Amino acid sequence: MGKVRVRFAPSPTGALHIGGVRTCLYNYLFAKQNGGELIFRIEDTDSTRFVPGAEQYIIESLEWLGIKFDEGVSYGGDHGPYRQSERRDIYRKYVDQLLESGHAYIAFDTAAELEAKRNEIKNFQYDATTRMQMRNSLTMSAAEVKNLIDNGEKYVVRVLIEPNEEIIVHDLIRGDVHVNSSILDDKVLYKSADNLPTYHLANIVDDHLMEVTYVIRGEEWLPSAPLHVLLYRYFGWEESMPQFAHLALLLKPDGNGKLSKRDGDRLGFPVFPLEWHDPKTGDISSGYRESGYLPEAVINFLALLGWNPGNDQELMTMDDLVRLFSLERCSKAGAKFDFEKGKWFNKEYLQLADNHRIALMMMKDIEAAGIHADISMVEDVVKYMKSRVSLIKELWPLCSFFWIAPTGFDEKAVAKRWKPETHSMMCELREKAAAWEDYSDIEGFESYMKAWCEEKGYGLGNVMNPFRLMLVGELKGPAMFELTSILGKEETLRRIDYALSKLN
RNA sequence: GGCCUAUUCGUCUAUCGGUUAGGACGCAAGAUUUUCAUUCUUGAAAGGGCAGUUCGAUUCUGCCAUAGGCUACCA
Repeated sequence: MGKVRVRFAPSPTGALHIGGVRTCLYNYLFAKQNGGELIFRIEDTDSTRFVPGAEQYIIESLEWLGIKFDEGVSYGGDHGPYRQSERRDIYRKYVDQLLESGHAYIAFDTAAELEAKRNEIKNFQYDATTRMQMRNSLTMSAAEVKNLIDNGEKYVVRVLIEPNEEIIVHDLIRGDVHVNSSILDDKVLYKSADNLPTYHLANIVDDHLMEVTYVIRGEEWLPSAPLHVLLYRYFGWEESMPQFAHLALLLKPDGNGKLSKRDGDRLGFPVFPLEWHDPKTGDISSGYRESGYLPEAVINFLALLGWNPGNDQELMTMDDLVRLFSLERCSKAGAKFDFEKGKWFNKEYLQLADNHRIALMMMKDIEAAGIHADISMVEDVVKYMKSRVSLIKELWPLCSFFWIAPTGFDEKAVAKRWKPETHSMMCELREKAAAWEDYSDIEGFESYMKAWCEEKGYGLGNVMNPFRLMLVGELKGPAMFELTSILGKEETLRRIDYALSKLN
């Protein structure tokens, strides 16, 4: 057995769906684990569905997530070109091979004629039972066919499925799937209208030419896998046919059906890795990156949606996943997309992440609010506040008070914590605070203040809560002296003075 | 309608014939805490239904139900 070669082959019809990301991830993990290669191929044989920017979007998304290709579009390699629209000449040759060997034929039926047939015969299928009633090279003379083609008549090439053959698809996840060829139809392999093959033909030819050894793709392809097996057979490539693995689909969190772009908008979570601006509709769909997710969290979360290492381990790096992944442990049933769990993963990774990195990301939100912040201070804020959030974008609304001094005070908190004797206590506290120099000494300042409370017989709750209220405006924020260490002496005293002038 | 695939707590899942059916998310309660969060403890929560194989089925087989996919000159 040669080198393991797998491929991820999306169509550039829009943003890369999170389910597609997972398929790509599994391909990547499988390739890396086996010292193999991952190919990036663009399947753009349907020119009518092409969306500009989609290809670049897919590349950028996967780069953000840390999935690297060994060859393909924008990566290069010896098996190119990797865009199917650039492989026209290659396919034509194989279409002719099938035509010559009698495994395919030319059909002239128009869309209208086909439609009429479908109305006429219930469950009409273009196959052994019907093809002799149609306008094709099986029912017409060679001269007639040639004449039609010469006159520029549009035609398609259909595969000629031999009925009553037992086809077995060996699936690495599901075991053997048996299908009788009679239920298959004579699929269109090639259309003269644009001189392009359809998915089925292009897929088989490319996988063969690119020496793909494993096809790991979504379950939606399982029904056409028998056709693909047949095509390998008709081409005489059965010996080198890749092994198949069909992944269970990602389902909607609620209700029925597979996860779609709409669900994200409807339920309020991203289904795309990056924010996507649809060039046709102008719609903007949110992305994981812009929503404040860490790529490693998305990867970990996605990896576990339909696969598990066989034990209770849940937090895994890409390296762990490469080591642990196995197709045999992929689940056969579709997984509902659990957004809450995704958030939990992100929270976990946020705690593990380098504070400087998070600070850099948070800085964007701070600047968007028109604040000029010092990165080292942002880093400190992140250090003390990140345990309270799941998403990076939640940080700024929670922490804005570090940069924006309170101008009002939460009424409920005041009612509860600001008692008649509080004002004089806080005046005393102000003096103590003014007398202390090193605000960066968190423990020192804290024990100094606690000693004062004890000496005076003041309850900690009666001092700390009003203190916090003066500095923050409400009862939130990090530990009291972490807060003062970030604010610094000058700002702390300034806020106290302002509060004392407003509250009494 | 036809074909294919699947079916364990609300969700993601473990179990490869014998377990008090385990873990995680979420939820609830409690402890800790100067706020919030963290952390810790505890709790509620599952084998779709009916047959069969077997000493014994969540696990194997069949049927039914349900769910998902496919059924295009889309991928």
